[in-house]
Amino acid sequence: MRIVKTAEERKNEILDVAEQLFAEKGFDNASTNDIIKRIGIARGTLYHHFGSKEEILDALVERMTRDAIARSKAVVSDRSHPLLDRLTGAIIALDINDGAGPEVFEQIHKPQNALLHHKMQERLISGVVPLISELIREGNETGVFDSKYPDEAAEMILIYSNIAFDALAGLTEEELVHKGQAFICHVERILGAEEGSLAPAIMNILNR
Amino acid sequence: MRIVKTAEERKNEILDVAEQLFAEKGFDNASTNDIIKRIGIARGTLYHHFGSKEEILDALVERMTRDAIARSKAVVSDRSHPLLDRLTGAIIALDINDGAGPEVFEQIHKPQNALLHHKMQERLISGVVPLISELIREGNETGVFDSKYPDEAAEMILIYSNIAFDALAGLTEEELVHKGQAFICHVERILGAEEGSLAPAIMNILNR
DNA sequence: AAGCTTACCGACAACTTGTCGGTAAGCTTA
DNA sequence: TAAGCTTACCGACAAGTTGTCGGTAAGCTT
Repeated sequence: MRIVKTAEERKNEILDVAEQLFAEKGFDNASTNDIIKRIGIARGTLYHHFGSKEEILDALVERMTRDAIARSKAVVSDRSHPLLDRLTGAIIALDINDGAGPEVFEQIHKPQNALLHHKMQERLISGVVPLISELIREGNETGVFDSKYPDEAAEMILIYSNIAFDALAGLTEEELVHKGQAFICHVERILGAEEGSLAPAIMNILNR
Repeated sequence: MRIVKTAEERKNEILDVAEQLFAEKGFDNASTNDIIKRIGIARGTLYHHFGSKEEILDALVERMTRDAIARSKAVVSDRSHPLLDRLTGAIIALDINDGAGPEVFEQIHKPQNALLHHKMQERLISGVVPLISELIREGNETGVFDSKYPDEAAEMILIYSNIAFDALAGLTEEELVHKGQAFICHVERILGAEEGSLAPAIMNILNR
C-alpha cells in the first residue's frame, strides 16, 4: 500500500532530508537519488513537488532565512529595550546556529555549498538591511549615532559579519576575542557612535 | 596527424576556453564536453592535464587572481606616490575588468558561478589583506590614519568592496555615485582618516 | 635506430537530472 | 454507495555528465 501525505507535509519532509544531505555532502555532491532513497519515495514523487533540484535549494533557503529574519525583526521592533541593544540583538539573531539546523551551518561555508551560502546571504542581507538602516536613522535623531549613509552602513556591517565570521574554525580564543573587539570598534566608527558605547549593549544581549 | 603541444601550452589553451565557457554559461552549466569540443581535443587529453573539472576551476582562479594581486602589490610597493594614493590604487587594481577577461566578470556574479566567485574572493582577500594592513600601519605612524585594528580594517574594506560592488547592474548613475561616496566615507571612518582626505586620492588614481 | 617518456585518443562505466504515461488514494457529487 | 475527478505517487527511460583506462603516436634521449 502506498503512503500518501499532503503536499505540504511531503514538501517539508523533502526539505528536511535535503537539509541533512546538503550539510553532510554539500549541494553538488548530494544527489536527488540520495534524497529519495533516504525518504523512501520514487523519483517522480520528488519531481511532483519540486520542479528541479535548484528549486529544492531555493525552498530550503527560504525556509531557513525566514525564521532568522523574523527573529531579527522582532528584536528591532521591540522598543522596550534601548536602541543599542536592539541593534546588536538584531545582528546576533542572524546567527542561526541556535535555531534549527546546528550542524548545517558548519558545512555551509565549505566551497561545495557556495551556492547555498550565496543565496542565503543575498536573502539575509536584503531582508535585514532595511531594518538596520531604519534603526540607524532612529539613532541619528536621538543623537546616539551620526551616520550620513544609513543604508550603506547597514550593508557594510551585515556583509562583513556574514563573511568574516564564517571561517572561525581554527582560531584561538584569544584571536576570537580580538576579532570581536575589532568588529565592535569598526561598527562604532562607521555609525559615528561614541567609542565603547556598543560593547555593553552586546553584553546585555548575550546575557539575556 | 595528431597535434601535440607542450603541457603548459595545452593547459593554458584549456584554461582559455574554460574561461570563455564559464563566462558564457556558468561553471555548472558548462560541461567538460563543451570544452573539449571547442578546442578539438579528446576527453582523455583534458583529463591528462587536469585531474577533474574542479581542478580546472582552481587553476583558472589561480591564474586570474595572480595578476590582480601582483598589480595590487606593485601599487603598494611604489613609495614614490603618497600613501593615500597607494591605498586607493591597490583596491582599484583589484577590479580586474580592465585586465584580461572583461565579459567574464559580468557573469561571475551570477548564482551559477557562486563557486568561482567564492574561490576568487577567498584568494583575493587573503592575498591583499596583508598588503593593505601594512599600508594602514604605515599610515598610523605618519599620522594619516588612526586604526587600532589594521588587519580587521583591511579585511572589512576588502570584503565589502568585493561583495557590494558586485550587483551594480541596474543602478542609476546617481545611485552609483552615492554608493561610491558612502564607501569612501566609511573607509575614512574605519581608518580614522580625516574626513574628505580619501576622495582626492581616488581621483588621482582614476585620472592617472 | 632503439627505447622511453609523455601527449593524445575514444570507447566505456557509472552516475545525474528531469520526463512521462500510468496507478491508486482520497475527495466530491449524485 | 457508486461514479468521477483531482492529485499524490510510481518507476522505467532518455539524454547528458564526469572520470577511467588500455592503447597509439609523437618527440626525446642514447
